[in-house]
Amino acid sequence: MLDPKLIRNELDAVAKKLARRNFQLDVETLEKLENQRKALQVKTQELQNERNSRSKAIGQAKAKGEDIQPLLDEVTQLGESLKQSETELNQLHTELEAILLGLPNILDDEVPDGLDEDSNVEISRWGEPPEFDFEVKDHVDLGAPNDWLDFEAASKITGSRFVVMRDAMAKLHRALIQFMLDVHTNEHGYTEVYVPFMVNSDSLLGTGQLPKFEEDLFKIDSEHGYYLIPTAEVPVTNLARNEILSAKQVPAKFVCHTPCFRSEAGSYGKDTRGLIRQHQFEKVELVQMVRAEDSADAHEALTQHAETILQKLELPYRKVILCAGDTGFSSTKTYDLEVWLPGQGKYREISSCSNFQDFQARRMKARWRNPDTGKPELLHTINGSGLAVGRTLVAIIENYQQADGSPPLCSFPA
RNA sequence: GGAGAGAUGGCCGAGAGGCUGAAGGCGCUCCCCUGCUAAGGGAGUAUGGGGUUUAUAGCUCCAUCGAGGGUUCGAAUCCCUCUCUCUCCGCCA
Repeated sequence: MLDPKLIRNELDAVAKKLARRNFQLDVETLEKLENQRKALQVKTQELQNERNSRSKAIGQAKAKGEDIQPLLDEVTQLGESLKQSETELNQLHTELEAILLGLPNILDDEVPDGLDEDSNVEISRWGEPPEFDFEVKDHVDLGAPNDWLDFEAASKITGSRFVVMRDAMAKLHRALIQFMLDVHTNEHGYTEVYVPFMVNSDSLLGTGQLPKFEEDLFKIDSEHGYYLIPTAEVPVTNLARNEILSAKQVPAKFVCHTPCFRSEAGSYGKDTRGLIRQHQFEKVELVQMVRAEDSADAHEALTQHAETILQKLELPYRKVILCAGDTGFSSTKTYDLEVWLPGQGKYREISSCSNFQDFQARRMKARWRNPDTGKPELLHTINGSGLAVGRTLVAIIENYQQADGSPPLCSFPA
């Protein structure tokens, strides 16, 4: 959520910045509602003030044994107009809140212009795509022998966009998770957490998946109305929801392995083959909660931590900065790490590292207490995949494939 | 699944329609005293929002005692719904 004060005081500037995302802010409506809110809130609070002081007077008169009936008669009108005023104010607040929750974050100035991924800008490359002197296979073909990767079984059990892994493939998959967790906890100073894989709607509101992107989520059809998590970002970041962290708890750095569940609504026909786009996949997620002044550096560092995994696995990748149109709703600035996939002959996203600044923190009231002022301040949140495990698996078996068509399942140093 | 008990500030814990944003204690901060330490004395110590202000400070108002409704001139306190926690029984990994 954007700072309501910023919206009040610099509405046109905000509108101009949001326009970079191709988002059209309804300045007129917002201005009108805001003016109404202000007038109504002042009026309501005046009425509340009057009610409070009169009620107090009644209490004091009663305590002295005086006749309170005349005082009671005076306030009969008050209740009605106060109630009406409060109801109207509540409606206005709800309306304004709905608009505010639907506004995307303001982009960092460094984010390049552009409508879609074609305008993303490459920042760096690491490693060289391998040369093969035989015909390259993709991971689906490489995983077919011994039913290592069995998409048919999964579609029988559940449906499309699921997989069954067997034997060495399942082990390699598990080993990758372990490897990533170990690197981030041992070398990068993250604390491992284990969290629920289902969350309530407040949590999704906090990180920004709700209210706008409900169709991307799996909702559990039960009395609780829980959702399956689309990323560990949701439960982990929400650890700080409605909290005021002490100065020594900041920066908070968490690494968390979870399955992720995405409906992939709207991506029909996209990446239908293989592991690239599944309804269920494993991810090791990095989350940091830091002081405002530290978030830019922390974002760079976190991205580096994700890159370390690719480098240790010796997988060629490139780093891009997402353009305005491709940057996610809650993010001010996002780096994508794209790994080379020989099966596709191109770089594909394997990690997305974003700085949300105070956007999520404001939604979820995640704060820390600054000892210099003694006052709570909003945290800045940063997260990124470190890495998407399924896609890492794809990258390994494709980049390290052998001439005889076998994946390198025996050579991984797990 | 059945039966009970509970939810109050950083923590413990009073409060049972009015003078309670909330006693008391602990903790924490600052000051005083004591040559260190221990002990003692004093003051302060929730969060969010509005108005005023160029903005801060300040001043002032409003809201918040698990959440949401209701009763009342007035609700932490009474009523309803929900959530969560704990205890016992059953079941289960």
